[in-house]
Amino acid sequence: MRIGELARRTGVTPRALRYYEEQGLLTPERRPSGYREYGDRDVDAVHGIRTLLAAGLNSAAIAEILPGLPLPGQRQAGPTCPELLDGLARERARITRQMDELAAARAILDAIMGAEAPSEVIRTPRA
Amino acid sequence: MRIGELARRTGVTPRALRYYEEQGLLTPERRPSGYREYGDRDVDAVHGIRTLLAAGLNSAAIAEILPGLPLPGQRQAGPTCPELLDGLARERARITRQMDELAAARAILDAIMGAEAPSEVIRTPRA
DNA sequence: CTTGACTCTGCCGTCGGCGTGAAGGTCTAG
DNA sequence: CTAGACCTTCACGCCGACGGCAGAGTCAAG
Repeated sequence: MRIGELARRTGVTPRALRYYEEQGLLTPERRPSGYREYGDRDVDAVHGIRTLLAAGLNSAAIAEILPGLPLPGQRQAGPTCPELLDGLARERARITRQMDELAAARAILDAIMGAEAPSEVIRTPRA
Repeated sequence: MRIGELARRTGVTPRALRYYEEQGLLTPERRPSGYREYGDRDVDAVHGIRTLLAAGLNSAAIAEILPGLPLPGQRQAGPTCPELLDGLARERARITRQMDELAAARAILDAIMGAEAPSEVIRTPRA
């Protein structure tokens, strides 16, 4: 498919898709005309990229770890890289820390809401 | 205390502290010389600000909700503002969503690590 | 008085993930 | 053939939370 369709199927703008390619996250084929040609697997890849970006990973980190993504079987040209595992572990730790920070921030908000709410039942009790 | 001491006691640079003031998050007194004079409560305030910033709230949002922070009693000049609760709820929802996204991203990393790790015991099992 | 540490107010720089044109090729329906 | 939708490559703009520097004032110690 071409970039427009991939954009529609992923909810990501063409500009962002070109940016991902520039960062080495996607490597679509090219038609003789120069048009990019994407495969169906790229839909999943883009979703993965978006999830990882939303988690605060930068494109360099994603580029490093994303080659292991497809996950159909474990048949991957990957050399089961040693330093790759390092990067994965680091990012995982970052995410866990970030979750803790979010929990702390939410606790602050809850404390304020609890003090601020006119002694009603607490809204959105726990989620 | 002056800005340098507050900086040391909070681990935040003087530049950042001035920025927080510029954004209305801190309102230190001024000596006749123009020097900022902070109170002990500002130490806690800065920690709160840092936590909220780390959770992705921008300074405008923090400025909106932070007046309810001190929490010594509930004696607060606050009018138990109605729209304040709205902002609080919105930010809380944002945080919860963000935690979900982080969990999803971590799951991706775990999947890759699980496939990539040479069938050893999984590192950092659950945290 | 002088030195050195500290502080003040500007104001420009940075970084990442794009948005937003501009200027020009491609492709397909009628 | 032509219009219109789609695509290409530059290349500048943006935003938020500061970093960093310049030029100048403040203040306690010796």
